[in-house]
Amino acid sequence: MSQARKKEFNRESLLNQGVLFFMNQGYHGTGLQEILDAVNVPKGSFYNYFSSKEEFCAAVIQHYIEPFISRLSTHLQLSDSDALGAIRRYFNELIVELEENKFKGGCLLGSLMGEIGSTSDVCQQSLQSAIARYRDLLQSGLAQAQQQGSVRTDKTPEEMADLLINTWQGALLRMQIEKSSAPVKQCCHDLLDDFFIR
Amino acid sequence: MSQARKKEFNRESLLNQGVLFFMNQGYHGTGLQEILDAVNVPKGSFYNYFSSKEEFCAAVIQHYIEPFISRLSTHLQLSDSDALGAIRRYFNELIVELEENKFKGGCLLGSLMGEIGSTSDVCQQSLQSAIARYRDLLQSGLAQAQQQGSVRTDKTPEEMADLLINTWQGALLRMQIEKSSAPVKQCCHDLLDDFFIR
DNA sequence: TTAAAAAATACGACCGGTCGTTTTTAATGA
DNA sequence: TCATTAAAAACGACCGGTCGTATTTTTTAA
Repeated sequence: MSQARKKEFNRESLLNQGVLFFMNQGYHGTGLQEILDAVNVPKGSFYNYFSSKEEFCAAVIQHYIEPFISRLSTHLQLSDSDALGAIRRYFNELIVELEENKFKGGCLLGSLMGEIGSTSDVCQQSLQSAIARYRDLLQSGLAQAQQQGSVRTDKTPEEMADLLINTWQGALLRMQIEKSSAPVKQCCHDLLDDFFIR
Repeated sequence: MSQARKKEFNRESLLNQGVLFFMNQGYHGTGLQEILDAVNVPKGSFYNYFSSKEEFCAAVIQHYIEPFISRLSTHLQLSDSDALGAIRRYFNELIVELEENKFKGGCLLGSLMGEIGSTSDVCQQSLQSAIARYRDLLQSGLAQAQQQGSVRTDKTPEEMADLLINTWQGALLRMQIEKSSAPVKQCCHDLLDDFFIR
């Protein structure tokens, strides 16, 4: 493998492992060595790929949100005549996976917001942009659903997208300590089957 | 000051500082030394008061929730003919304080749930009980509001209390990284002025 | 097309400092 | 005097980050 390809590969591996460790143990609870051992990358090399643990975490955040955005995007495109249904199916899919993972971890964004959202400027900005991108997509889906007549129009799509994201985050926190998917299920039901409905 | 009184005083001081530090820097982000320096308690003494950092954190959690419970309780008793109004005023009071604190910190429970909710059994149980006590109180207030005709009766008080707590937690996280009280204000408006209303 | 020189990257031992905890010593009160 | 408790000192482990060196790649010149 060429050096450039190896660098790319190592970077990607580090980001993937970073997601797992930061999600399960938090930022300060995770040592670089743990991540490095897991992907067999020497410590010296790490600082050729990333300038610091903090910058690395900011990159991990962006790496984490990508699949969620593309998955929600796919759902919306797949059933573009029923945006609300797409959103429902997307979240139900997430719930199934959370149950498979036995409620470990929750959401990286939520955990990091609470832990370092106020102390690390770099990560704070990364969190801001990650959530903004996610929110914008959700918002466009809700606007679509409004046009299709399935969602109430006396609230802005932005307001509802924010409310859904915030409630979802809170429900994920509850899920972790209750070890039950009830909070996230209730979140989806209350909002998507009731509050948002026309 | 007698030895027993001093012990009590030191314990209390440690708990108060623990709340502040854990809230601002998280569990793993806070060293015992920081807390000890802030209250001028020698490190060796700490282990006379608490058996470990983990147990200390569990105690901090209980110490943290107490004022919130008593304040909400006071509001409910103060205006027992308007439970919904009491809940509204309670949360508005919290929002004012959050703005005064420039959105630093958010909620200790939310932050710790994300950081150590899945890794520390002791703290997980403390978080569980703290939230359960808070939820029960909120639930009784909502039930009262139902009887007074101000809140819809086709949802259980428990379901609404959970939803309010979860959304509030999520909104607090958002508030921290957006540096704005908009999320928490919207949370209260959406639920207390709309979704919960009969 | 080679060989040598230069630049860039990979690497792991090592840095000072801090972590949570334990052990040992000093002080206290009965 | 003698338990009991407070506090100081010490513990090994680990933290994020650096540094000099070894290796690889790229550039240069013949």
